[in-house]
Amino acid sequence: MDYKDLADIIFPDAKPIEYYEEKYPERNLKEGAIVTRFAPSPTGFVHIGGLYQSLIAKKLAEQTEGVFFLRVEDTDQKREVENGVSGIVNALKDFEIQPDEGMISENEEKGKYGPYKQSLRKEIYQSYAKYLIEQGKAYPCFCTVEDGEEMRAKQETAKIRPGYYGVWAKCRNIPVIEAIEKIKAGEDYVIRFKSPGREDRKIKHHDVIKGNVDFPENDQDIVIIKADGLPTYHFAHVVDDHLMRTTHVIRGDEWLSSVPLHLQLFHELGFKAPKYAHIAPIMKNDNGNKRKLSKRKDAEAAVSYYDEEGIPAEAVKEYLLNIANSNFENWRRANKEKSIDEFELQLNKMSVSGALFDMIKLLDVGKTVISTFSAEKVYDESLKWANKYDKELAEMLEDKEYALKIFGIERGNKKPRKDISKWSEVKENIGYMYDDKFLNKKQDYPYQVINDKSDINKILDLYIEKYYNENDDKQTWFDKIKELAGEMGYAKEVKEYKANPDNYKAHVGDVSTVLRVALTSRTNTPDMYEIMQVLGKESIEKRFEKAKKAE
RNA sequence: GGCCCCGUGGUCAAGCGGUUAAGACAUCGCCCUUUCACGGCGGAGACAUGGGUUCGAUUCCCGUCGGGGUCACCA
Repeated sequence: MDYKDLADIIFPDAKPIEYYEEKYPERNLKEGAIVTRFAPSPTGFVHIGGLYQSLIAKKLAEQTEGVFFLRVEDTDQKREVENGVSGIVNALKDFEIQPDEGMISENEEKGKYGPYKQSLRKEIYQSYAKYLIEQGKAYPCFCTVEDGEEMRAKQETAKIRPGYYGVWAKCRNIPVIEAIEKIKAGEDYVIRFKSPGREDRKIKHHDVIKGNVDFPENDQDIVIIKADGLPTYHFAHVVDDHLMRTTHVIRGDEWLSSVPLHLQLFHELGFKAPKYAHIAPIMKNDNGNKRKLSKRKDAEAAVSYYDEEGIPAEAVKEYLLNIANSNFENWRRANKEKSIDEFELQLNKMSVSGALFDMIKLLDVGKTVISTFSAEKVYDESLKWANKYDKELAEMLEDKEYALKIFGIERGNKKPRKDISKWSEVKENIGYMYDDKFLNKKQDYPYQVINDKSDINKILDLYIEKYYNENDDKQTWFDKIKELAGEMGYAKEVKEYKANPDNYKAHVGDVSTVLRVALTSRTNTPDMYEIMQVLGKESIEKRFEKAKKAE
């Protein structure tokens, strides 16, 4: 009885690993092409950090003409969630970070290196586990979960390093014959890796992001195949990324400390290890402490949040790129028109430690991104958002022609207007432009300098009766307001007023403010000439009438 | 607690032995302007700390302090 017999009893039907090695050959890509992936668990929640990782992975693959694939890590059946895969696929689609290979819907995939869902790869893992057992590099362990807890408790009270290693690895030296008997007797077991490592030896690892990191060797006999026959993350990672011919493993830095284990696994399996790039997480300030963005505590941790808020995917991506490579901002300013696809991301420029998430900065990016959109695109995007989250806005947008006029105000100038940072602001932003809403609701009229009601009413009347002409160009239009100001005893020029404040009641700017407030009930608006053009004379008259009647 | 990583303005961050220590967001002031936004100009604001090494340390080494990660039949 030897290891071979043991292996055969445990995995009688497993194919030899040569079968898989042939089935998934080296990829034929150009020199330097990066093959990388996003490998989430389908927990029903897509974290912004996951999106961040995929963005980086996707860009790298694209830049090097490599491959970016999506692999679903569903080996923990307890955490399985209905439609978890679709959630991930759709999120990537929303952000245009589509994989070249891998899952493309809940149950469909594309690419030659699949299946891309780990639960479907059970027999592959078993083949490799069998291979290790045959070589005496893995063994069945009959310790129960309770045994494990007990061991851990002892180690804790003795204040020694916890884990299944050295003298604590009770099943490591069970003779083959005995192990076979136990299995035949129907005892439950898991498969553990027989680690050749020694804790007192160091290994050197060069991480593409973190740089040189030294670790003690791994000496833990970790579980590679669980009692349910599925692999643990560590084993699945090594087998999959070998078979899928991954060149770069880009993942969260919570994995950094398992690098010694992974490297050892690659080595014992006879595989070439990929390069690792461990990304620092996106953090949040919590009462002076930094912590990862939390699924439970922070709404902004969920990718869905940005959709709900109406923050454009482009803005989120640009912000994320900003965190990834801080030179992105300079590039963006120098290349305002270019697509972010043209920006060359560099892994070695990524920060080693986690950045605090900055919503204000994100919104600023959003503002800039939206300012570059055409009125048409602003319309389409806000309508799309409104249909999903704001019925009232959707109704307002029904008159597309009118909405387009509003969104067109000061848009497309060399210095475009930047007043929308997310779609959820649109309603507030354009609401006053709708007569049915504006006229039928009580409005406040926060007139500023000019406060005398009779003067105000006179300005409004005079303006309509004597000065306003829809066909005036902007210069003429403003000249007329100056005329009006003059007629009413206000300075025609602000400078003139400032020079001789005693000669006038106020100045043309204050008169403009009266018109603006009467028109919109706001002191701050985009260009009033354009607003009047959009509103039209009839609406202007009605609004003035309403203002005159207001208290 | 063991192991690993990190510590430049409020935030994101350049710089990596000699710099007036970039830039962006935020903030303040001014200018532009009929308002706001945009834009322009300017201000305030930082090398955690103590020892070394060095002619010279933000940059190199050690300690301290602070922060983060990790120690599962979860990923």
